[in-house]
Amino acid sequence: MNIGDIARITNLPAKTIRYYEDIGLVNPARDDNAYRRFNDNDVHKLGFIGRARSLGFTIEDCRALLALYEDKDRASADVKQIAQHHLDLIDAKIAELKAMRTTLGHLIESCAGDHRPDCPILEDLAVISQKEPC
Amino acid sequence: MNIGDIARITNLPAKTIRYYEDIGLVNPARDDNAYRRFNDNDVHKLGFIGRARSLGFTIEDCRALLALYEDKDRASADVKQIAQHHLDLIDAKIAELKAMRTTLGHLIESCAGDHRPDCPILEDLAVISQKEPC
DNA sequence: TCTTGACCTTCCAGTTACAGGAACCTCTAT
DNA sequence: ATAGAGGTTCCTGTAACTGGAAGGTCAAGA
Repeated sequence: MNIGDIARITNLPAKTIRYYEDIGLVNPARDDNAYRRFNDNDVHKLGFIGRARSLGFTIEDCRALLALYEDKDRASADVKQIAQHHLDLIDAKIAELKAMRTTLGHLIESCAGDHRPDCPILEDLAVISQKEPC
Repeated sequence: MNIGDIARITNLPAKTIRYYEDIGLVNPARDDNAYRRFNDNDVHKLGFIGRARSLGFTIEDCRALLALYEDKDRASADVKQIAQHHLDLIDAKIAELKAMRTTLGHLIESCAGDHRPDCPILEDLAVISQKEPC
C-alpha cells in the first residue's frame, strides 16, 4: 500500500505520516521507485499513534507507549504511569483555562459592546495594581 | 529604567521584553550605551500585554487590543468581539480536554498498574475499529 | 505514442511565543 | 585593576506538523 492509501485508512495526512517516519516512529519499506510501501504492521502502528495523539499524548509519549506495546514483558504500571502523568497535565490545563474563562466571561458580560469607547475589558487590562497572574 | 527594572516591575522576563520589541509591540528609547530606556508608558504597555497574555490572548490579539486601547475613538464592540472570539476558543479547548480527560480517566481506572503486561490502555489504543476521534 | 492527471518523492520555510547560550560590551564597587 | 552584575546582538531550538516548490512515476484515454 502507498502512502495515500494509509492516509485514508488511518485518517492521518500523508505529510504527517512522512513526518512520523522522519522522527523514527515508523519505518516503512520502499519500492524500487522509492515509494513507501506500508504493510499491516505499519497500518497498525500508525493507527495506534493516531489514537494516542487524539488523546493528547505527546509524540514522545507515543514513542514510549509504542515501545511498551511491543514489549510483551512490559509492566502495565509503566503504561499507567505515562497515562496518569498525562492526565495530570490535562487536569492542570483545564483548571488554567477555566480560570481564564471565568475572568474573561465576567469582563465580557460587563462590556456594552456598542459604538462608545468605554470598555471594562480594556480598563481591566490596563489596571496598574498588581494582581496575581490568572 | 533599564530592562531589568522593567522585568521586575512587569514580572516579564527580559528575554520576553526584547522579543516584544522585536515584533513591534513596544518601542523603548535607547541610551548612548545602546541600553534600552523604558518610560512610564512602556511600563504601562508591557503590563497591559502581560495581563492580556495571562488571559490567554495571542500576541496578535494583544497587538489589536493595544491599538484599541490607544484609540480613544474606538467602539467597545470591537474589543468585545476580540474577547468573545477568544472566549469561544477557550470553551472549545476546555471541551476538547474534558473529552480526553473522560476517556483517559476510564482507561486509567481500568488498568491494574502492576507488574503484569495486560493493559486496557494499550488495548484501547491498539483497537482496529474506527472510532470517532476523541 | 503521447499526454493528462493523480500520485509520489525530497527539501526548505513557516508556524507560536518565546528560552538558552555564546560572545561581547558597560557600569559600579572594591 | 578587577570582579560581578547587568546590558547588547545573534543564532539555535522548541512541538508537531503544514504549505509549497521542483520534479519523478504510473495508469488510462485519444
